[in-house]
Amino acid sequence: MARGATAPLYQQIADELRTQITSRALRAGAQLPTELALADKHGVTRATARQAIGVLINEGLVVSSRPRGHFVRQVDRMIYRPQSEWRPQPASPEMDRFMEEQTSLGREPSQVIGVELVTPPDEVARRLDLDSDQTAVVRRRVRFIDGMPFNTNDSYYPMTLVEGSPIMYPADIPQGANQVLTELGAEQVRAIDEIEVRMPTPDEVHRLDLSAGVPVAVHRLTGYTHDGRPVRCTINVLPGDRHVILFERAKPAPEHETDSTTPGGEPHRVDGSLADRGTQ
Amino acid sequence: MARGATAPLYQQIADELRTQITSRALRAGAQLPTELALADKHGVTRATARQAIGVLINEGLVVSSRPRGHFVRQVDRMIYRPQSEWRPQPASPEMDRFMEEQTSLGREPSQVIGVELVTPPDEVARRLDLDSDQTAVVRRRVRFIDGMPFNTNDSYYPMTLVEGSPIMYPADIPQGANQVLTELGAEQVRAIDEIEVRMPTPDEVHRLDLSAGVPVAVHRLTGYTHDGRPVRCTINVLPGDRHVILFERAKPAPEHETDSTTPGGEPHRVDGSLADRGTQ
DNA sequence: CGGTGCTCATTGGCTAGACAATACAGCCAG
DNA sequence: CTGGCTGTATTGTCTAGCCAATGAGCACCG
Repeated sequence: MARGATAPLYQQIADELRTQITSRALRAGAQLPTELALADKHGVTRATARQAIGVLINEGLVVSSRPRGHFVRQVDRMIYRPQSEWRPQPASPEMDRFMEEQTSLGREPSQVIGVELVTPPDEVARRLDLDSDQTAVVRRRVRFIDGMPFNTNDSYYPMTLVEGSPIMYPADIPQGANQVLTELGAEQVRAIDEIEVRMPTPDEVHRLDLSAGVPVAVHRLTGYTHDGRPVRCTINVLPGDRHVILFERAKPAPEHETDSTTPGGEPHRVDGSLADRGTQ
Repeated sequence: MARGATAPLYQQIADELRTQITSRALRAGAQLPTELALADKHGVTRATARQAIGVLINEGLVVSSRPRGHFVRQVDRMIYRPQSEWRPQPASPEMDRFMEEQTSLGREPSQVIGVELVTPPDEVARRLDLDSDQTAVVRRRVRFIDGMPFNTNDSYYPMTLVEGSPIMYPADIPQGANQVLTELGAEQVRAIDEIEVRMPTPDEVHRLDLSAGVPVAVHRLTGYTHDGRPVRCTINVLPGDRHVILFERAKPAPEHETDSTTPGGEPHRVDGSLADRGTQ
């Protein structure tokens, strides 16, 4: 495997730089050698040095700031906890160690970009059990932290359900959308979370101000009433360099006590009709 | 925004191809025009056409197979369900629609690569509450499906806990590791799942046979006993193009009934000591 | 003291061309 | 019909060099 001698030059250069980065010889935020300096040092042209740096950029290790230079990316992730819709405070005491945050939280202008009436995209219609001609209300927002876009959050509700309720108006809902659903007689008591990982679309790159080498997690939440009726479908797009997704679980009350082997269990191939963005 | 006229040539070419892919004019598996054909068509050099294709490769839309050509990537994801360690069958009936799989499951050679005694990496030691000199047992495996590497799975256990148990031997554990822990008087009844998204390391690229433009999800599972003692820490690396992570949740029994606003809740900045791979 | 414009180092974009590596098809000999 | 060889199309790697765009510092001027 380690063919060393025959590895392409740009790989060798990239490897050397990567080692310096992972070993912290080059710290987060530090500047890399300029393309010309790299090229000189290794006796190659600037194009080859550029190719080496390109590798690191696509690995998400390096950002380039023209024309200042290339720099080691610094990431700090914030905790994203889907369960907080029901449990503002974690239930497990163990959770504490993950929450020792520098509580910079607070400021969260949670800018609701708008409310629209739409015929929902397929992936949403299927999850909400809507026919292709039924409309849905979508509340789109982009959340910011310190003025930086942080994630996007599109919540779809069946139009027939939320008609006339505060959900239809682009104002903040102080008591929360869940409370509104409860008052409408459609309390959300169960939810299914799907998390998918991929590179962002150009649109997402633009809306979230992503740089190269940053993947996103797509978190799809479908909420159900007690009798299994879907009442909302939320699609969150979370930049990978800004989030850690956190769940806490407890072993369910013993019914039949069937212990399985390992987490992850048997993989099931996803039904094509639900495997969205099949080729992207 | 639509600067049109001044967008770089390689971007224009990439945009055109991307449109063809997302609109399914170019289906999954279809071959793209050759670099030379693209260059001729747009009146640019091969280098520029190459750059355009490079964009799509890093977006995960295209794979290249030398010297046959470039092709539209096809993805099909399998369901990965951390909760299956306790619930082989989903509890929510709603889950059914996500599980209509072509049940290709079965074959899962679950190849245990080995069992080692190690001083665990920092990220694991912290989660297992081990001092830096204490050792842990790690069971490393790479799971395959249809001969293709599918994900990696490294489970760490405190050495003092599992000494002498079947966990220390590189054979399959028919009853499951959880059962062994229970017999050792350390039943895992709670767990915390962390999911982080990033580009793979070169090592992961190699072990999982990843191609460019495929991010990974890192799933860290920490299991606790009834009295809050950590008994295992599992690190799963899941290629983004092969997995959908699925959770099901129910609203907890009402204690104080505090409804929050939106899923995701307030972001908390992650404590530096737990924000692993800070600069990578 | 403050603003205004210049210079410059550095990255971005692109051309032109050379040679290497390799899967695949097609041909030829047995 | 089979096995091996060869040619070819296509992508991978690299050189050499050009001009454009731009943030930052600096000099100059009001």
